[in-house]
Amino acid sequence: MTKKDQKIRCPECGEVELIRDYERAELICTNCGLVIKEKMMDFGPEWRIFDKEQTKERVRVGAPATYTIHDKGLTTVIGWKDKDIYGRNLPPIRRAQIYRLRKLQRRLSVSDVIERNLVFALSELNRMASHLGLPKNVKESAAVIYRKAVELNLIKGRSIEEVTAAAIYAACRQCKIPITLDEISEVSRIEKKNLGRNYRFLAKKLHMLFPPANPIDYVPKFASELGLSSKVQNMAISIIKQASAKGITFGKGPKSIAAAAIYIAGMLMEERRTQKQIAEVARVTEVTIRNRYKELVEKLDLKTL
DNA sequence: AAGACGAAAGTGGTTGA
DNA sequence: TCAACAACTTTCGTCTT
Repeated sequence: MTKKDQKIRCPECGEVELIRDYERAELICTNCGLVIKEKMMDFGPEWRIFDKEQTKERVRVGAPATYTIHDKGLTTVIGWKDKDIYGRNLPPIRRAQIYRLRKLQRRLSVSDVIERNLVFALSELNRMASHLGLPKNVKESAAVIYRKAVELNLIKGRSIEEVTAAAIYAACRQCKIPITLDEISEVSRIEKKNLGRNYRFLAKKLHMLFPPANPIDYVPKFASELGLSSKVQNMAISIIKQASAKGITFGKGPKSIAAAAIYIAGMLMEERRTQKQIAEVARVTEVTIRNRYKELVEKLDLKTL
């Protein structure tokens, strides 16, 4: 926590204690569970720092090796000035030498097509991840997934953007971050269906079959976008739990279930939101919410709640 | 007038032959 | 590879608040 964080108060209840959820990139109130800031950037240091000594030490180590830079950030850079370390001009022979070295290094560092594509892909990946406000660990796993895809020659016949976007989606699934294909397709130029196809292809080839997303994961996200209290969230979650215990949720879209549960919880807790509002944040149609909601009410006997 | 409801037709993806 | 199928969407008319 930096000083800046401590000055932020929860607008709902005035609570000062806030927690940062780096996994979800959210700033959350410890008292009422309100998500104050979403999609925040991760400005923190790479490692945890425990005392002043370490602050100095850790700052001095430089940037950590990262998969999001094509050579993992381990390049040597030859300066462009023809001066030595004392600032004197170099003799002509030395200058020619350095010139050749620079030229060589330029070619070596981004030599073949694969490397050049990797540079492009990773910059795309960084761009998209920033737009989506994804935390660093997700970016890293997306980069790792992309690298694996390159190794296995899965890029052929697919555009770099497609695979990059799919890698991000896969990374989010892996890190249990609720995200929709729509959200990714908004920040890339890839259509949703294309994205889904590529994701499945990647997942299959890389043997990363993730269990279908859990509706509960979507609840905090949707609820905070709708400005609903934590009471409604808890109610929605308990509805989902009951539903999945009865096997109603099986085979249904997780977003639909979460949306319907929030709708019901909102009505029960007198924090009603219209189907349209919920449909918008959940990115499903009102009709779907209605169908799920009808089903839930029927099978869970919610009149007793 | 806005929201909720539901019927009907259409879409894209999965599955099984 | 194709057809059947479930989930979901789109569209639109009707009822309710």
